Amino acid sequence: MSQIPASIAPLLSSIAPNPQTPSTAKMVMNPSQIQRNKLQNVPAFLNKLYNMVDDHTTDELIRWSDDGLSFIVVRHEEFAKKVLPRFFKHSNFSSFVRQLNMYGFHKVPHLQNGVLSTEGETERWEFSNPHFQRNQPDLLLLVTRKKGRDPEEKETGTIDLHHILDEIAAIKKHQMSISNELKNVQTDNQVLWQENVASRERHHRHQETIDKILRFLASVFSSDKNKHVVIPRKRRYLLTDVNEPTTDTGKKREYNKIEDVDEDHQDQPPPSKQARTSPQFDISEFVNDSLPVNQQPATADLAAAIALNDQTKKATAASLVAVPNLNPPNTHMHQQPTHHTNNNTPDLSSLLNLPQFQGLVSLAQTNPALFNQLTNSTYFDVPDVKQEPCIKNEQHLLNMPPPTNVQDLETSLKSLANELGFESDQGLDYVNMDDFLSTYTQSSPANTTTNDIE
Amino acid sequence: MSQIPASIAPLLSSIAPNPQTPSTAKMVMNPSQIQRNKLQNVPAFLNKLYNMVDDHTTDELIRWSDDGLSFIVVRHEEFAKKVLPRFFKHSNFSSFVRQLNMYGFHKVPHLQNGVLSTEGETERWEFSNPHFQRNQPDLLLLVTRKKGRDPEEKETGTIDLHHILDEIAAIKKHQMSISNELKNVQTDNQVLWQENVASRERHHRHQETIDKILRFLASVFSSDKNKHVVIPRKRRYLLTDVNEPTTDTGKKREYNKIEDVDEDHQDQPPPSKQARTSPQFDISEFVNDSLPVNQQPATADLAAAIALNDQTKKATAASLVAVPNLNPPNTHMHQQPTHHTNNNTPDLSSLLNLPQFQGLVSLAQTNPALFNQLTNSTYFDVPDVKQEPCIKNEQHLLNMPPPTNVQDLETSLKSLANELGFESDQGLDYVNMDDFLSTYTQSSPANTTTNDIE
Amino acid sequence: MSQIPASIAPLLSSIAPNPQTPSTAKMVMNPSQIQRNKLQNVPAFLNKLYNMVDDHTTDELIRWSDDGLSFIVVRHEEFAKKVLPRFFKHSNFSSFVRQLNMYGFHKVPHLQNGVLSTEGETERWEFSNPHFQRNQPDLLLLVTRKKGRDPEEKETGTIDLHHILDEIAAIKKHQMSISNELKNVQTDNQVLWQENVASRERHHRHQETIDKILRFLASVFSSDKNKHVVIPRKRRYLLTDVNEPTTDTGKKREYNKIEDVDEDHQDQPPPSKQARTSPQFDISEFVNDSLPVNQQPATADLAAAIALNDQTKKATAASLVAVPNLNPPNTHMHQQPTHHTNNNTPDLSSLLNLPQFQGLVSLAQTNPALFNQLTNSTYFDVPDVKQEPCIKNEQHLLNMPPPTNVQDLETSLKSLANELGFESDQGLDYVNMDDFLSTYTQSSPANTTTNDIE
DNA sequence: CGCGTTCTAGAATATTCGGAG
DNA sequence: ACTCCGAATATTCTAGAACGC
Repeated sequence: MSQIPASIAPLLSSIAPNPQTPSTAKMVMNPSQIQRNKLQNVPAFLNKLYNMVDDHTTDELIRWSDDGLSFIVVRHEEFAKKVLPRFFKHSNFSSFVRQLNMYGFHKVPHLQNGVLSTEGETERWEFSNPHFQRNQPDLLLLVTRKKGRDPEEKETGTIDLHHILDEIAAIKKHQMSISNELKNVQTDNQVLWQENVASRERHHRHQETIDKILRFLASVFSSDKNKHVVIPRKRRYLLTDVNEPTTDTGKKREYNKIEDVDEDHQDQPPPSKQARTSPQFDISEFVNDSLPVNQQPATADLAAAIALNDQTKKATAASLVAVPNLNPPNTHMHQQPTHHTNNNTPDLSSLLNLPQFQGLVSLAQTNPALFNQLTNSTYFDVPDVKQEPCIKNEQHLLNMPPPTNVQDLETSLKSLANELGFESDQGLDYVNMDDFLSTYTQSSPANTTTNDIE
Repeated sequence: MSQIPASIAPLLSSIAPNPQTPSTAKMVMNPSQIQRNKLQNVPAFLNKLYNMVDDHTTDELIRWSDDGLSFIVVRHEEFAKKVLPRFFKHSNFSSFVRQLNMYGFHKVPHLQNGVLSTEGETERWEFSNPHFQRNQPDLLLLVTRKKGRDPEEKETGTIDLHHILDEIAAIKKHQMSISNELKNVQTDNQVLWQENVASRERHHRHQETIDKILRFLASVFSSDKNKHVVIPRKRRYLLTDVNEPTTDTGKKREYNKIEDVDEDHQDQPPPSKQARTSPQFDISEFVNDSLPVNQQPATADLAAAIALNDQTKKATAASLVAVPNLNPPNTHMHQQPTHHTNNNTPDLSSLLNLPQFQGLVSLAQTNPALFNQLTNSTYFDVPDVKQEPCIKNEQHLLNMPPPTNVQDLETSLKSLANELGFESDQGLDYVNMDDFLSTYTQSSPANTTTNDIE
Repeated sequence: MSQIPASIAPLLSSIAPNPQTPSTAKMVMNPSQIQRNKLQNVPAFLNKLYNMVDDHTTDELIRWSDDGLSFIVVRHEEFAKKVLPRFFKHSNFSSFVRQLNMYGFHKVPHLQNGVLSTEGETERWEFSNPHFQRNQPDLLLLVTRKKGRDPEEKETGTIDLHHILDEIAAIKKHQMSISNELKNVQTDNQVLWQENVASRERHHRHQETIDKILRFLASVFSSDKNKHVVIPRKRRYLLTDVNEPTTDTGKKREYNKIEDVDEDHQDQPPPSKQARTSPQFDISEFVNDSLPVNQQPATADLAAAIALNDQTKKATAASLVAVPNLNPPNTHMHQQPTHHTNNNTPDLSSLLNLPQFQGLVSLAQTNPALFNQLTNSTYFDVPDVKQEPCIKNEQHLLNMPPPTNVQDLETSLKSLANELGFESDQGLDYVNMDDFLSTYTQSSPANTTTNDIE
């Protein structure tokens, strides 16, 4: 949530290591010391003004504005009587203002300036000078006192014409510059948009990968003896039978509510070990995208996670490579000034067609090096991968032989738990496991399918 | 006393019948009443000034001089604040003086004028006008306001006028176009900023999720019997002792290489269970302080990871959904064109008013559909979820019952390893496990430090 | 550390809670904030008018038209009494209209204009100015006040000259405004680039971490006794070792050297058990090509994942700190050689010198607490860490001793399963587990919809 | 000459009143 | 009758000018 660009942090750290000292230093400063702060070749007024504003002891009457680009005088009468004579040989606020104007300071108008019911804001006088800034006393050298105006009062005639033409030329030049800059910024912005979309997709894939990992882990560690990797629903029957036959009915009811698709199996007894190797463990069932997870054993989850992960990398690289192929519609560049056509229509559904991405094309064309740099797989492992391996591998998975002997699994699960560091007394918090599972199942459906549970 | 011409006498009589009340009368005076006191063909200022000076209730601040040829203002600040607004639309002494000068009044210099620190006398301002005298309001007709001087506007070149006008028109058109484009870019940029914030949060949550997964895995796979959360190195001793006393030597050598800190323990036999729970191996020692891993069983980690993961999706979607609700503060629009320009209000306190957010407002206003589309959770699973389940579930975890029997864990670890793919003959790389754990625990605390659990 | 512009953070924090109260932001605006909304070099009237129209709290009396091209005043008397004095020194609607006309506003005639006694419509006053538009305050620079006409109607020359000069002045103002806005956008863009680079790195590290997790999980869980989806090489060798103690030396060498080069040639391939690792199930086939999984034992994978994860967090923090060193891709803008040197040197290396960050300096000075709060590493755990532990730990891993005996693993698997919370007698809520799984799998794909596997 | 202080004026905008079209 | 403008005054901010140092 930090809002400060990283680039500034070091700077700032060096700026204000101890923010309190400047004020204290000034507090004890006597007039001679004040003079020591005087810059060479700077009019006394500016020096005095700077010190006066900078003096924290008089912040009640005169102080820097929050941004340090101007200073504020409140209760100018009191300021004139109490502060001014400490620096100048008068106590007239108007004289002070005259000097300010003489040095190019301007009063910062307030919105409440002309209000009828002038409350306390009329007390507030704010002046600014582009070169009068907090912590930048060196800029005072750029503040110059106004000289007498130019005595040559030529006739406004033809001279003005030339001046006008010059001004127009300068304006045109400036406008071209701005236009070019704007174009560049637009290009940058479009690339940034592209990046944002890619980042979202990357995040999404990561999200899914993590999901699958977690689902896999949940399946693995919540399964019972016979299904160590993952046991879809047979397991529960087994356990139900073994442990709590009484709750079986209740559970079944739940099943009815939750898993509408599996009613047929509900009343069936656990299919025994044979069922474990039943085709429901066939990865071919769940590799399909649309396949419900019930038919997705944990191993399938893991396999899918791997596949997805792999695919993610490909897609990540591919998305970047594919960017230049985007053909964003033309960019409504010159809007008519008077009409309001400027609202860009960045339709997300057709995000690829967004004008924001137009710049990528031009970028790839005008600056291929940069484009490559941007899209290059500097940050990604797999700059160029083929799709075949993935498919082929999925085929492998599909052809995976069903799990074999599962008998001793049941008998050895416990010992493994021991060995894995789940103390028998403390043990793995399998209860936690339960809770966590229920937690997960409670929260997860909360997102989309709340009614499913209720 | 009565030099007042008969023509105005009735007028004046109605002005100040009771010398004390005029001020109050004026305070409650409505515009129509004021108008009645106005002399015909006399500027309002002179009327007001005359009445103001003549008003005895304000003699403390403004009054006639002793000779009635001038008037005196004492404590001009108080006068400005209390008296001026009762007659004029302002309370600025300088504006009052400007009007005096405009009508030919001059300040009467004082002897103590140039004296420094003359306290009371600097408060005294005296103005005079030859036709502004006490009890002679008819003279006010002779007080005239100064007119602006006649500006001599010679003719100038009329030749290129048409051309200049054309150029100006073109420039204006171009400028409007640029301005609109700039606005679009600004809007885009603001959305990009939003995206950046969201992306950071997404990353952060992913980071935490992965952390928890890893911690869970570490806890599960590296712990020995007595330390279910994480037990670095005891376990290996166990295994070493039980299983392969022959390879013990070789292993010890390797330990020397790897774990330099633990050589002392190496040659020792497994310290038995008591030693296993010795605090030096307690994960709390090397896990970051802020990480109460002891209080976080492995399953809790996994559960938390799942919960966090779930929450991540919620938050991700929520953040995006919430975007349109943003109310960007007003856009302090115009930067100063001529001077000061580049300092774009870097004031952090008013950062909310940055123009960067202007575009979001306009975007939301001008094209709400697009805005929603942009901010909609196209890429995120859970557009709308509640937070309660997660918290509640974590509570479940905290209340989870203590672990139970752990006896045969030691004997069954190996078999589980087998089933999990670590053949008994091959063996799980529990030594690796240990190292990895130490690695993780050493490095992890450095990273996550405080915010890990938060 | 975070680079999120300060402008957003408070916004974000205040966003979600009450999304409906956009107007409240202005309601709570304090005078200083109001003042900030004022545009420089724009007549006070235009500023006030814009803010007045834009103020949603007074939409009942004055507001923008639907298209934002004009503004509407209803119940002008009430408006004059209640709204006008908040901005001007009067409460006369006619004075307000006079100013509008002075600035080129025109009343928009209504259809019911000529109708008699149309009650409601006479209350409705609508004014428009081509350069007075909603959300385009910069256009106010083009709104010029009418000058007093030159009484001497000489040839059109002089008149036009004045007009031309005025127009040029307005154009220059507008140009400066646009230029400044552009500068701000460019600065933002640069920071966004920074963010993008950082985001890419973050994603990349997450990618690798997930890769390693998956590889580890694949190694551990995908093999059953006889079918190893993946058998990291060490483990195989171990098995070899167990079976063939003679190869002990070879193993040690390998460990010492680390498996980079891989040794597949080095020593004898695992003789007998090699069959178990049937190539078709070798995860190395479908795991990404570029990932030499064979050379990365599962435990090493996990360890590396952890290390990488740890490193990720460091790098994430570091990358942000290192931001100023980044060389943003873009910039490549056309600098104008002759003038306009203000075109920001978009070089990020000099980002610190940008005037935009000037305020941060003052912030750090004036309000260090706030600054720290803003810059604090809310999102990153490890602001400052050393790299050594990670590297050192990896060294540990490389040198880690070979695994030891794995005999009883098989026999203890069951018990571990028990301990893992899958006690048959304890009755883990396997039903929940199943439900949760099905729920999860059912709901999860629903969210991600099609992109889930693709 | 340049700077500081004081008093006054210029210039632009703001407000009011009245009237032209 | 409605809209807009001219003109005078009012208010604000800035500059000129005189004088002393």
